[in-house]
Amino acid sequence: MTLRRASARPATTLHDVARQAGVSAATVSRVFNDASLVSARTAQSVRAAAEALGFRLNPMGRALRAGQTRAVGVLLPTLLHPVFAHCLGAIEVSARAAGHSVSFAATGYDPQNEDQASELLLQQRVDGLLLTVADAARSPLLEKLEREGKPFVLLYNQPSGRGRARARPSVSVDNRLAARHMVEHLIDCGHRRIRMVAGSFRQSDRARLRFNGYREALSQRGLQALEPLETPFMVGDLRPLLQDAMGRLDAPTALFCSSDHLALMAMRDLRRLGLNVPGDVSVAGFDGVPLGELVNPELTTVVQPTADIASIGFDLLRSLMGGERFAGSSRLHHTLRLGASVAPAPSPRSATDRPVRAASARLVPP
Amino acid sequence: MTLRRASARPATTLHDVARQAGVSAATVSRVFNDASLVSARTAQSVRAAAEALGFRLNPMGRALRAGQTRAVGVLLPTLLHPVFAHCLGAIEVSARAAGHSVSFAATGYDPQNEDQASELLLQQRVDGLLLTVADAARSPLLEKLEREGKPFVLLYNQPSGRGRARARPSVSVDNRLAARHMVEHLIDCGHRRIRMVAGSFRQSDRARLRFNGYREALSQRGLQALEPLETPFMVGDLRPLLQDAMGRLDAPTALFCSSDHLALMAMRDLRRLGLNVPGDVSVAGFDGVPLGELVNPELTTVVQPTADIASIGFDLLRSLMGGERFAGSSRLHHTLRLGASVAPAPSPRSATDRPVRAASARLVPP
DNA sequence: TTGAAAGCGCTAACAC
DNA sequence: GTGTTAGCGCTTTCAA
Repeated sequence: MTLRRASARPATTLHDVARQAGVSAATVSRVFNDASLVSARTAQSVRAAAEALGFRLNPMGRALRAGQTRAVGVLLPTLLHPVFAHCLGAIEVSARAAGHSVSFAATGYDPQNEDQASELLLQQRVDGLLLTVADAARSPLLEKLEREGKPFVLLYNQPSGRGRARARPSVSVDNRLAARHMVEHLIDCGHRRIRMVAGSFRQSDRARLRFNGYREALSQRGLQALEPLETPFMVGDLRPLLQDAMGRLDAPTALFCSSDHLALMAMRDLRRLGLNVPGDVSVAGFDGVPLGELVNPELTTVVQPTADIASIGFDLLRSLMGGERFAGSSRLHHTLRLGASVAPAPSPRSATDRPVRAASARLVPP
Repeated sequence: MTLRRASARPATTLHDVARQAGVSAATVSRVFNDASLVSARTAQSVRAAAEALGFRLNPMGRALRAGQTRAVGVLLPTLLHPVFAHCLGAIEVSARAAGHSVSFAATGYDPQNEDQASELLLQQRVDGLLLTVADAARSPLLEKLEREGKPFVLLYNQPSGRGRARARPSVSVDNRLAARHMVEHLIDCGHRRIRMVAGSFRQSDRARLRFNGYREALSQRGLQALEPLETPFMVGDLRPLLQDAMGRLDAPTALFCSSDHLALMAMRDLRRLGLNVPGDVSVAGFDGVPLGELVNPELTTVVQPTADIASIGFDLLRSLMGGERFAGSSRLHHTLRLGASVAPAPSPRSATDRPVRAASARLVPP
């Protein structure tokens, strides 16, 4: 086996272009950075030379000299959850339009891993970061970034707590309020025993906020909040959890899940346990991934505007990287998407109502 | 608004570490590149100094000097399709383990866009590329890469045709064979009128190969292949397509879709048209994304080993980047995953069966 | 085993 | 408007 590197001709450089165009390297650089510094005629001939030679401006040389990479780092829990995959895709679009590149790393929902994964991005010398952390209120990573003066914008995380941490730039919905709206909807549908299925609180401050919204909705209507069913993310089977929760006499009539992914898993595993959604139990999610419309019954969920979260987050980061002190936070609107995964609850009057309920079921438009 | 850049202290450099450790920059460099060139004692003190100063080796300086970036480019159609999101996630894992970074770009399934998106990666000076193109047999992009001597490995694309193009390194399943197996399974279930729903052939050579497998299976059993239902990727509603196909007297009893995403969309849109899966029509997919197990009925599909495609692809690329001439292609095994989206066909005995079946069609709640 | 020196491709300060 | 020069952080001869 030959061990020569495949005909790797040395790439064309700025100097090659300069020579070809009969100008200095500085002039070529100006053409690509601020063409107004150069006469139209010169710029023209430089571009022609660059074109002819297939010149690509080398971002390493530029970054080294200019002290900025024009790259943003993106740190997200996992691409296995569509909401983050969509988000990354949308960030890439914004970044490309602005002439920035994107470096990505996944944490696998492991707070321990956040530091290591971020080091990868910091080593790449990204100019700033867009990130979702497990717990923004106590995140060594965020403190490190602040110590190093590296701009960042939180996505999905919603700074709470007191002091400086609350003022961190972020783009999210109002998680507490959104959850409250969804649970109120479930109550409006007649549900009284509503239980939350949540990703582990340690791995997600969003799940905690959403649980607060859940409690708020129930207590405001004089109903009793139940213990949340906490499950680690990245777990594949909810049957043990659900079997226990649904096998009791006071089983919930509705499950509010802290993400669409959990909701979809719950629906599958309820089905596998022989339970019908929404006949035996209603299920609601949170995220609003397009996928929710593909399942049967279609998922009732809180829609987060993921594309906006990405693009507004990127714009915010840009202004921070441009030197703005604090570019502010965005609290974006959520909406509810109603699908057939939620149906009216059985009348609470007597246990024998159960069969009757189906007849009175109001079908929610998809 | 203050316009100073946030306290961006200049980062620690190799020289800082060298000074702190009382050695030369060259020695520090050696510690991080090949510690065996340095005495254990020196290495130790260099590491200590680096640790104390929070030193991160700057990959730009290194890349500029060494002529390689230790970065790989990944070019995929879209992160909106879970199979590619998973693939990118898996590539990132392999790359990180090998000390490489990943640059990503999406083509949006647009062959026109492949060139522009790849330029982004080439400008980043990636050492090699992992990519899925619309049509590997006639791809200006691949020819450009070969002209420039830039190593690449195709993922999912399965080089066919003649000559050099056939010898391109790639990792995929045998698309034709896999499709044939699935269609044979449908035939074994009693289906005789099987129609393919395919992403547009212009956008996907995989879809074409799978159609060939479809035809092969049918002709081998003496059945007639039908015109494929071609639809652009990234389209959101298959109802027009399906309504037309299913509204005829000789409507298919099974649909074989060229991807899970299409299959899931088809199932949703059939449902919206009032048709039952698998009661009125069976549906099979291709990809094997975990999502297929979340829908109801669970999707029958061809499973591609996406994690293996990613990791084997990366290893292949590594050996190419290391200078191997042609590291070979991998044809990986597919498997069938059987779900309830496929059911036995209605008895083919008499045409008068049809109205009966329709009458018995249970309407799915919206 | 270590150090000195040159230079990868680029931009910015300064000169003209 | 344009050129000259210096140097960003690193690796790699070459010499010691």
